[in-house]
Amino acid sequence: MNPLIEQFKKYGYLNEALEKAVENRTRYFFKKKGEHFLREGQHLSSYFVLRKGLIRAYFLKNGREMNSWFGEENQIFGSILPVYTEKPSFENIQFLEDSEIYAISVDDLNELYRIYPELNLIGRKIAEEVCIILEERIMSLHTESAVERYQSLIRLQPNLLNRINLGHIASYLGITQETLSRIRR
Amino acid sequence: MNPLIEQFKKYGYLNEALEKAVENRTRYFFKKKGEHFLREGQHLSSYFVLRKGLIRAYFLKNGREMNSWFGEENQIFGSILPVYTEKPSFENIQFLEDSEIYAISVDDLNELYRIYPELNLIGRKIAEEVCIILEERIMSLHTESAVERYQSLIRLQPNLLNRINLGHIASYLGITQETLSRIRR
DNA sequence: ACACGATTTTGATATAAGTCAAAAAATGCC
DNA sequence: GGCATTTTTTGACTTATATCAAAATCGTGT
Repeated sequence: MNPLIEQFKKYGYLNEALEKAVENRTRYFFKKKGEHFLREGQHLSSYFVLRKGLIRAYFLKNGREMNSWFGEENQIFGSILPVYTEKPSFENIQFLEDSEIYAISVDDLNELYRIYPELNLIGRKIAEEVCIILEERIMSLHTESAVERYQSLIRLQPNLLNRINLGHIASYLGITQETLSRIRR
Repeated sequence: MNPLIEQFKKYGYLNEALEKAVENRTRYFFKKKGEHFLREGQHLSSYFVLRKGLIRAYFLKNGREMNSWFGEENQIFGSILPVYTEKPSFENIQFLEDSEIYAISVDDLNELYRIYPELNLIGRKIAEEVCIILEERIMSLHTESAVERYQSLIRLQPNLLNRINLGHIASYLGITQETLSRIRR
């Protein structure tokens, strides 16, 4: 079954017509490790679900990559900036493993919101949930030391540590790889 | 005119019945400098607009107050956690000047979403806009040094600097007051 | 099992920011 | 206008993290 619809159903009811409409606009991609899904400046997709694989989002700061988040299977993701502002994303999204992904484009999503206003309930709840996740991240960056942020990560996404190399995790935590290596010891 | 309705109208259309319903559920408060609007553990209000005055949101970390944001006139605010999860907020909201505020409670808002589903369009857009603001804050905390964060603040909310003391701003930036004082020089 | 490249760790040193204490300046109040 | 309180600045020292360089370890393909 279409995993995007599955995710939507967690937030509210979809009638048959709406379900069909989402189905018709969903695109499936298979991507190899290292490939990009979204590059800075594009605004390809808005909501997507990873069926299999692992992704990271990063942006460039002084020519250096900084990871902003990691995504695992069956989470719903959005490139929020494109969804709302129609501006291109400043984020890049790259696959860290061979991945399967189901996505709906900004334009299609906006069309669905227009034709099926009841989808706004689901959209609202998703956006609110994203807010909470973002707030927690802000709290973490605002108040925690590098050591504490590492401990939070272990607590919240323990399996990431086995799938992602230290450099990526350090950049997510906002510290250098050397410092992270020392923290672990 | 009710400033909450004014704000809502920036995001979408409200028919007469809905407008009246919002009107009936809006509460007006006048609060003196130093008073609290929301204390950790409560979940009083969800959306509110400051008609006049200045507020700060803060939380406690190891017994120390950390400011998470400041709010000025005619911005719309939400205590997101209560809105979505019905869990109490971990934030405290305090007035830094004598203030006038218009608010709608979590329960009333949820009722409105149920009775007037078209309000979900507005709620979605507000939540999405909040997401963008939060993402920018994350970027700032993640990638910028104390000096850069201070410069960003000057650029984005220059008038705050005249209304709020250094200690509060330092805590917002995630640095000590002494460091901020040295940066300014 | 070996060799190659990628990843992680270690070491020495530099820099940014924190801490604590006190002085200086600004603000409010009678 | 002068006193008390709050806010801001300064100084000396400490701690956390960054930087650069090199060594050690791991993983994969042959």
